[in-house]
Amino acid sequence: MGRQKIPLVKIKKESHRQVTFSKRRASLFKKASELCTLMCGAEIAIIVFSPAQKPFSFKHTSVESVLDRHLSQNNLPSTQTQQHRGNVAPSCELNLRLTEILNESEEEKKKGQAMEDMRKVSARRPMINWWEAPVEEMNMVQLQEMKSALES
Amino acid sequence: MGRQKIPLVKIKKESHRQVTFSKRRASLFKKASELCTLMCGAEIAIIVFSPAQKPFSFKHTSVESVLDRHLSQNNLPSTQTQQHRGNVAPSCELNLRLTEILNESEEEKKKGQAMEDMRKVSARRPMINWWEAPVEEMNMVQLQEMKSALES
DNA sequence: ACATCTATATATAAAAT
DNA sequence: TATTTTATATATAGATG
Repeated sequence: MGRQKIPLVKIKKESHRQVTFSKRRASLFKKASELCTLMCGAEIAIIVFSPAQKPFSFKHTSVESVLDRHLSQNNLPSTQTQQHRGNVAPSCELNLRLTEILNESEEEKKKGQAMEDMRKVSARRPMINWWEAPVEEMNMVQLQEMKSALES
Repeated sequence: MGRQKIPLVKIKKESHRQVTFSKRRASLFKKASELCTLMCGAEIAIIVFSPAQKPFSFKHTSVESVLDRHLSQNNLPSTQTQQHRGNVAPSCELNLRLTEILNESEEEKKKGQAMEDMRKVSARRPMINWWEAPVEEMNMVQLQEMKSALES
């Protein structure tokens, strides 16, 4: 692409990688935007976590995420791109919903590994605790208590 | 683009629109896949609802998501990236699912705030007993794993 | 860290299959 | 409806400011 074709492997040079990420993320969102407009009726949601764990999201023509807005309001390092600066966030609820849905997706995809993760963790700390009990043997009340405790 | 430039408005011709949608959706997913590979560490999730309400999703992980299983009849797993297509989208079930997710709005708001806080703190120490660590010191991945494990 | 420029690589609209 | 072809439109890697 461009001046030279690059192999589809990880870009090792840090600065180079950052530049490429920013450019391509913008293009990806643009493509999504075009697809929404062209198709009119297509719904697209995208969430991207950069290598540095910075969140970016797309919902139709918006390129702002609620997380990005949080970041810009809290004097965090000014390493954010232009699309984050000075955003007033008119569609707070919309972005929240986007984040929810995609977070849910992320969570769901890991459910298959969840049990294994639990066992790994408990193996490091062999004590008699509820998280060591097989989930299959827990009732709904216990599961809900577990969830509440963790989220607290 | 291509033989002729087309205006960024809704394509009225049904057949034409369908073709364009399929082509561009494939391209969008390809771009996302490249970004994942090139950046190595970037996490991307995309959800697309076609004009006919058919769901398509992209994720860079190899694990199939429960959400996709809800939405689709057929799944085509691959090693690195995944593209799912739902043959039949039971809108009733879909709406129930979305409602279920949206009901967690308050919860997600808190999580969004928590993630912002977490971003401030890098994972300075190995997480052995994650359930004892302050939420403020957990990063995004750790938080998601926590919640996933719980919900699973 | 960005924005711009430019040569090349891709994407893609329309047509053909 | 999907795939392939092909001429043109975009995307973008690398250089530069």
